[in-house]
Amino acid sequence: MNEEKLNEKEAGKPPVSFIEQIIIDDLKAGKNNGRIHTRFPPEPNGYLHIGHAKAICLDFGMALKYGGKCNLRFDDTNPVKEEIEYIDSIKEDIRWLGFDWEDREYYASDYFGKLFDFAVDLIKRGLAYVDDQPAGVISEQKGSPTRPGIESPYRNRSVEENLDLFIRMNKGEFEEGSRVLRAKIDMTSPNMHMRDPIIYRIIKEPHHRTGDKWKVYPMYDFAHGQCDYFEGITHSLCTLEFEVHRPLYDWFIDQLRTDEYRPRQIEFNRLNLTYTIMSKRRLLELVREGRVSGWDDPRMPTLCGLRRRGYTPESIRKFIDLIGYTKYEAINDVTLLEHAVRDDLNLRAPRVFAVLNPVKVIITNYPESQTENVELINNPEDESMGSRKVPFSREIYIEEEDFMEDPPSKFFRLSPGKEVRLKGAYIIKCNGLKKDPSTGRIEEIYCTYDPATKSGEHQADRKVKATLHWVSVKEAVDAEIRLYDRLFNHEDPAGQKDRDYREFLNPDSLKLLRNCKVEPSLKSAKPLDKFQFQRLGYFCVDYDSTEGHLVFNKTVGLKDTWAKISK
RNA sequence: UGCUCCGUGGUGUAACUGGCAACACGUCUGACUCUGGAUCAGAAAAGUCCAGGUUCGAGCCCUGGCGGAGCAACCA
Repeated sequence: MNEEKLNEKEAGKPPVSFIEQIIIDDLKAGKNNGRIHTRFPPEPNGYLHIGHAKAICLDFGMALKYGGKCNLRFDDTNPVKEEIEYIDSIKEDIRWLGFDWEDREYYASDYFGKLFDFAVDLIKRGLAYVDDQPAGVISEQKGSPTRPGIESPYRNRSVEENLDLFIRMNKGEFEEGSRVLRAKIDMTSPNMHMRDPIIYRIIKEPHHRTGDKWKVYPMYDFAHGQCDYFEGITHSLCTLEFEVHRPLYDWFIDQLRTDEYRPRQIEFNRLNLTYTIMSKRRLLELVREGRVSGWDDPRMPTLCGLRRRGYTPESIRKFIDLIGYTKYEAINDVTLLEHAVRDDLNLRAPRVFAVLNPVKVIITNYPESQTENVELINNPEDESMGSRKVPFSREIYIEEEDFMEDPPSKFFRLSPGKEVRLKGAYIIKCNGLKKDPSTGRIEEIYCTYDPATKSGEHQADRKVKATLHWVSVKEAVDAEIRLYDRLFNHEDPAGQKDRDYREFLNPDSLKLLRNCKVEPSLKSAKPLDKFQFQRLGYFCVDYDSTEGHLVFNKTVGLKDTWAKISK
């Protein structure tokens, strides 16, 4: 072990991914004049999800860390699938995540002219031809992974004829699907993508940016690498499924480049999460079929959904940092994502009292008309967050779950004859209850309090087994609270043969609680404000919330040891 | 039955040009606690897909297997 390694270990330097290692090596070798330039290339046909966040963190993160730049480039080569409405949401989500492309907002459609010229150039060099065959025939001639393809009868047309045809394709003289432009490479290549790939097709639908200027549009493979080249991208990072496209990417770059510079495509593993689907197509189905309330439903793995759920950008970045970038197609445990939010919110979320399923407690020896304001620490993890006053009185709500008439031995909350501490207030003892005779449901719990045990005072340090949160009845504010659970009840809902992922939709993924009581300080809480409801979990104010009608979303529960014991 | 990529605790990652398999999450103890949270201390858990080979020494190099994924859209 050499000294450098020792030093690194002692400094606790986090390991770098194989991609970061390549960047470091390239920098060291002075490649591309020491430039680092990446790009994030979303297709504007859906909302960004946490899988995209993994790519964004890499693309922008590497540029940031190594003094480079990262472009935002919308991959808008297919006017029939793409819509302008997605562009704004994509930009908003990237900014929210904490990244900035400055003035470098580009569109593949910005390069349609250059791409067209390049196609013309390939035709002139005998490296591209117009094929008049229908899709089915072209596909048939392409062969299969185990069977080589055969050449198209149009493969050896003259340059003049190809040129004439291609230009007329773009003028709209031919029907969609009647002709395509193909690169002339190798129909017998073991790599399917090299078997004379289609590079231009006729589409007569207007494009959201270029209108009806073009009647032919480049395919992904003919646009992506060249756009990288035009923008001076050095490291073009994408997911593993593009691995087999790389020879084609390089082939086009070889036809295009004029000096040493060339962008390099590197592939990494995409993000898979347990109990989650990540395909844009399926997420769109959930939205269209009304199985969720929209792209930003808090159960969705979209960035806007996670945001509404109460996730912070920091927690998402932390999570992505944790899972790393490799070439192994991994399935990440959602609990790691949940851990990342808890970890982040623990430090920043103010603690408050909220009772989800209220049951009334009457403190029989507490003066009827009295209310006192007890002081509570806002966040034990961060003294600078200060404290607040919360009203306490004779009648309070506690959590239904915090009382058991017949408790097992491990249960140390309130039960007849037992004492608990009301956090920030007094120790109380239960000595009676009232039940609804017809349902058996507990309506009221009667307790006495010990005035000498007020928090912070001399004799207050008597030990009791449990501390409960509570809300004073008189001052309680009503709230609606939406409890979320995973959207699917199968670890891999999309990966089951012969089973549709919708079969695994969790019927209990949303539970609405309309009779919740929260402390009065929450009255003016604004959408996206985050709190820890003491002993329950982290909650975030929903967009639907108003001052007269508070609505909270459960982000994630606290670790719950009792839940394990009671199983 | 072609090409490409990948196989390290339960999960995700680490181990520089071979040198005591490490970290995080999770799990289990215990301490502390006015959150059954947080924190702290500790434990269990892989011998690196298999079989050979090279080597003083292999997760890493070589050979051969096995297993998984991707690739046959006028999608990206």
